[in-house]
Amino acid sequence: MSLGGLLGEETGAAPQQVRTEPIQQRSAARLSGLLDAAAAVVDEVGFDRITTAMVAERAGASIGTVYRYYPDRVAVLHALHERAVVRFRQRVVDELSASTLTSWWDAVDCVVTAFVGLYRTEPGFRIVNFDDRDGAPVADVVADADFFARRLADVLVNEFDLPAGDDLIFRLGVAVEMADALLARAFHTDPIGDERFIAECRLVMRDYLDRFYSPQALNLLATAS
Amino acid sequence: MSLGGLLGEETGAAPQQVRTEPIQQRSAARLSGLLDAAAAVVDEVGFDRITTAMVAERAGASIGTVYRYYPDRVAVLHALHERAVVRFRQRVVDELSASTLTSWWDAVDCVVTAFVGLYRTEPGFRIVNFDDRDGAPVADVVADADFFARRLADVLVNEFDLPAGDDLIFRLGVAVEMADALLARAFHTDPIGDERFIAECRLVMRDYLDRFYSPQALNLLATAS
DNA sequence: GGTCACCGAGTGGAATTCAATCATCCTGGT
DNA sequence: ACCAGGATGATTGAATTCCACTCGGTGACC
Repeated sequence: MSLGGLLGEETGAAPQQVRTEPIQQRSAARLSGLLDAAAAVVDEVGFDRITTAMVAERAGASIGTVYRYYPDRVAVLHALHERAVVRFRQRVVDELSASTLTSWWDAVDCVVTAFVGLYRTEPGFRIVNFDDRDGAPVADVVADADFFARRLADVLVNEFDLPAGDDLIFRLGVAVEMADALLARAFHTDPIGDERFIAECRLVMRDYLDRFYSPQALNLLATAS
Repeated sequence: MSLGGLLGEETGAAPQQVRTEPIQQRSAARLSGLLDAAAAVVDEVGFDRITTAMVAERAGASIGTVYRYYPDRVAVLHALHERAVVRFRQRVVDELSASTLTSWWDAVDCVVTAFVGLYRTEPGFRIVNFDDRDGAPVADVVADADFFARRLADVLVNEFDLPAGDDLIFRLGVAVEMADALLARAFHTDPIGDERFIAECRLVMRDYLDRFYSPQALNLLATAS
């Protein structure tokens, strides 16, 4: 869910994130200022205790300004989530290009590293755990996670010759779900992140995927076919 | 978090779940009636869309009655969560005694089976995923999960001779976190539960714990010491 | 002068309180 | 045994408070 959506472009029907596209430059600053304020508030009170008034005050704006840009309270959270996802994507790219990758494992490791890094440095990053259990488009979350799994699958297929297919996507989806849970646990209390859970997350990722995609497993697949 | 707390007695400082302990028998019925109503509403609108008025109306009571028993809205959710956990514990016990257990794996499997069964039959069981990101007692959730891991560890140590210790408890905590995430995913959309995720959950549990507690791994441990 | 931004009192709905009322239990007198 | 009637438990719903969200009015930019 939270790791879900990573690497993905907006899902086709971007649900009108902002009401008004900023025309003047000052409003662009307002917009990011609002998100910065929201991020700070998220760190202080958590994202379900957040109120529009808090965000406005923290941003040095008035309630009306918040509503000028966002249709409602959750839209702010969605936007913050979106920004966090974008920054995460960027971080993953940075991490990948800064590392020498010798196997798919290194790529997966980079993803974990990026996620952990942002948890530590990006204000309000816990927003990635925000899941709108709304009535309307529940499928969005699933589609989101699925989309990320697909993108990651593409990378692993193209760069490391993993066998493409629905199985790979499904397993990456499972891996995302598990990593998400373990890292959320690692940072649930500890703002630095409990190293034990982080390390165990890396280990689980590797073991789980190794079952199917270790060199040995791949050899077996190759000889069997 | 959600599987967390299973098998555990209430954490020492039970945070005043109900305002008034029921004295007369009719109020006991009221209390469970309120929870039944809350469970139904949870299934209909989800546990963040729930309103006290909905619960009251569904239970055939008035708003005031809800507040007689619960200090606020989230207290109702906490109570429902608590009841779900209790029923889960019972189900695990039933499941364990109804099965012939030949190894620790069977016990773990029973836990998964019990969880899945309740997801399918217990109204509002998704409340187990309710995690109050409140300011106050964040430690409760952690302590909760830890407590469950301890209890499960006790069972596995006593019944199947797994090596006791903090490592076992930690790993069970990790397993709980992962199972929780995968089963929540399985039931996120599908009310019957996506079998693929359920099966993968069982597989992951076994593989992960096998790494440390398979007969082979235990033999290595024994010979090494 | 005409948009673009912004403001903040006002509106409405949901959460929560509380004083009044009803139901049940208890006790002592017959 | 029975019952009156006070004490305490239980219920009610109108009133209050809090918060998301609207909108007509005021300046800022171009």
